[in-house]
Formats: sequence, structure tokens, C-alpha cells
Amino acid sequence: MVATDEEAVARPESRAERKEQTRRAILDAALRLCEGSSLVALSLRQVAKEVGIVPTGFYRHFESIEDLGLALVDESFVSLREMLLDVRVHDPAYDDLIDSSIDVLVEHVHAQQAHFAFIAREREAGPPAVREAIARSIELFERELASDLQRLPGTDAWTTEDLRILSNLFVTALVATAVAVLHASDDPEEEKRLVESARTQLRMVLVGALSWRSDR
Amino acid sequence: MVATDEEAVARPESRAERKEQTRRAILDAALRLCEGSSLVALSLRQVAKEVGIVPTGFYRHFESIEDLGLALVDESFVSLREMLLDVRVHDPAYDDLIDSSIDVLVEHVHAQQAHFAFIAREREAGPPAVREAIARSIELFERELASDLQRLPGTDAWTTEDLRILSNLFVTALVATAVAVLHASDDPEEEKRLVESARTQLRMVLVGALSWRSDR
DNA sequence: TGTACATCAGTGAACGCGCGTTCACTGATGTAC
DNA sequence: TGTACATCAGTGAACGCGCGTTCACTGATGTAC
Repeated sequence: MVATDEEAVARPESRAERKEQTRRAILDAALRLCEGSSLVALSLRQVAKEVGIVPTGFYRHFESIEDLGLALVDESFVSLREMLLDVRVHDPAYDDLIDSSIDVLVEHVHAQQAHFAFIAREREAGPPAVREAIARSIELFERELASDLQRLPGTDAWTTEDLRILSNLFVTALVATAVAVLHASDDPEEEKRLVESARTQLRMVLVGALSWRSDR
Repeated sequence: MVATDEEAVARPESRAERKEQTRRAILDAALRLCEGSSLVALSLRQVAKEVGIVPTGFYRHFESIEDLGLALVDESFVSLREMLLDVRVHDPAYDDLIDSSIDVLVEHVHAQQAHFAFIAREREAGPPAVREAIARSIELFERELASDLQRLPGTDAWTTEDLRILSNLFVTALVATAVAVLHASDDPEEEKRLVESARTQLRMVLVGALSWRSDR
């Protein structure tokens, strides 16, 4: 065993790395503690206690609970963006698009329960700055989905506005499904029903959108 | 002027009536104060101050803020039920069904802003008992809508489950529209766009549902 | 109609508690020479 | 490599404040006779 190795065991992290670990612990603790109520009911002292630092230590990492909330919004949407990439990776054929999208959604909801619940809650109940950040990110997400939809056959002649409207409906239905799956997190039968229901709904929308558009 | 009339002016209300007035004032104050955050961040003392009674006076009317929240849920869904009746009263023809439903929705959102915002917020962020009460009421609302849909031509052969799935998608889209209209409350242009977008979406869904079903 | 008693909506003092924020601090880590 | 100094993540005491809840109360309204 070499001296530098022993040193690495004794002092495995730099000061910056340990600061980053505490920051992570604060973000995780906040996400955990505000499950089932809201960021606006979360206190800095609760978070500090959960993390195991003194209340004033919080200020080394965030200015306020609201500031922490904005960091959680960013994090959550990184999650969501990864989901969109996952759908693209599958490069789905038309008839398979909906099934694979819902599968990816459900998978991500399970892997990122806390993030999904956070967004669903705080988009309406969070501090104003957090609500605005979420609204902006959802709009961005819708635009990205719209540009994905544009690559599908049958949508070539659609206007940007048409795509935005369809994309908005998809996102609305998917968010509702995600929230329902979250609430049924301990009931696999219920989840199956929800997934089946979402499949039917998205198919209705897709069929309707295509035939309704061609009518114009 | 008769003696009894003068008496009516001097003592216009019974004790029970004045208690009811205070109860109403508490409900209104709570609805106002938790706009923009959530019931879980609302204190009994804030409500009492707003109403103009001493904090302990609150207990003459409600056991807790959560109890008050349950009363607000009941009230809000009375509002929603009136909306459904309004749609039925118009007894809409097929091609007019969507337009008149959206008109009624927007009208009710304007008249009952606080109630809609309350439901949208607390269904995810409220105290557990409040969330459950809202979930139950929304399910009931969906079942009522489903039985309305059953009366439409073209849905005769549908199963209960089919109707439930369609009804759920309608409610999801309508709730999303209501929330968007609320957030655009001071921008008539934005509201017009939202209404137009909702019309398009609901038409897509209806067309899709009918043609997709007939495929089976 | 008048009197005696019951009810009960709202009062006001008091309690212990958790809150966000201030401030001066400690001591390990990092850096310049 | 060794030393002297700077940085800064986390500490701990203290503050004034709003919180929910208890309790004994007041006095107007309602009721029984």
C-alpha cells in the first residue's frame, strides 16, 4: 500500500467535494420533507435538522427555501429532459409511439417519484418564483415535444400553432397519468388500469388529431 | 312605522344567523388568504385576524384549518355541480356541445376564481384529508359526466369503462384549461387563445374517440 | 307580559415551541512563498 | 519540504415573533314558566 493511497482513504474528499455532498443532502432532505405538503410549509430548520447541520449552516448553500426550490425545479426538469431523450432513442414507429412513450413515462415516474411529485405540487402551490420557473420549463418541454411530433408522417403541413396545441394536450394527458401513477404507487393492479387508460386516451387523441386536421 | 319593524332594524339577525355570517367570513377569508400559497401554510391566527375575531373564536366554527379546508372542498364542488347543470340546461346539439361547454366553463371560472384555484392547488398540496376529499369529488364528477356522455348518439354501445376513460380525458383537459384561464386572468387576448386551443383539443378528442371506437 | 335561568359566540391572558436571521467564532483545508 | 497566512463550511448563542391551544370569563340572546 502506497502512502498516497492511505492519504486518499483518510482524506477522500476536498473541501469543495464535501460542500457539494452537503448541498446534495440538503436538496434530498427538502424533497423528502415536503412530500405530502408543500415547499411553502417547509422550514429551513426542519431541513437543517434532517441533514444534520445547524440551522445557520443552511445559508452556506442557499439564500432561502425559495432559492432551494428553484434548484429543485432545475434538477427535476433535467430528469424530464432525459425522459424525452429516452423516447427518441427508441425511435418508435407510428403504431408503437404511444406504447413506448407511456412505458418510458411510467419507468421514469418510478425512478424519479420525488421529482414528479414535487413538480405536480409546486406548479400550483409553490412560491411565486418557483411556480414561474416550472411554467417556463413546461412550456419549453411542450415546444420540444412539438418539434418531435413534427418529424412524424402526417404532420408535415401542420402549422407551429397546430403542433403546439396537440403537444399541449399530450403533455396535459401525460402529466395527469404521471400524477395518477404516483398516487397508485403501491397498487400494481391500479397502475395497470391507469396505463391501459392512458394508452386508449392517447390513441384517441392521435387518431382524432390526424383525421380532424385532414378535414380542414 | 310599526314597533316590530323598528325592532327588525335594531336586531336584524338571530344569534344563529350571526354565527352563520361569521362562518361565511371565515371561509371567505381563508379562501382569500391561501390564494398564492396553500392551506398547509395558512395559520388559524391569520384567518382570525382577517375576519376580525380573536384567535380562539375560530374554534366556535371549525376544529382546525384542515376541517375548514374540507368545508371549502364541499363548497367548491357545489360550484362545479352547478356548472354541469348549466351545460345540461343548454341541451346542446352534437356540433355545439364543445363550444357551449367551454363557454360555461370559462364563465364559471370567472365567477368562482377562488374556488377553482383552491381545488387546483389543494388537490396536490393540501392536507391528506383534503386531498382525499378532492379526489373523491373529482371521481364523482367524472362519473356524472360519463352518464351525460352516454346520452349522446354514437356512444350507445360503449361500455362503462370506455365512457369513464373518455370522461376522464375530458375532465383532465377541462381542468387544465380552467387553470390556464385562471393564470391568464388579466389578459383577454391570452384567454381567447386558450379557449380556441381548448376547442381544438376537445374536438380532436371527440372525433378521435368516435372513430377509434368504431374501429374495434 | 315578566322573571329567572341556560346557552353560547366571542374575549383575553397565558403557555411553551419552532421559526428566520444576526453575529462572532472555530478549526480544518487550501495556497503562496 | 516547511511555514505563515487566507479561506470558508459549519458552530452555537441570542433575538424577537407568530404559532396552536388551554382556560376561565362576559354578556347578549334564547327559552321555560
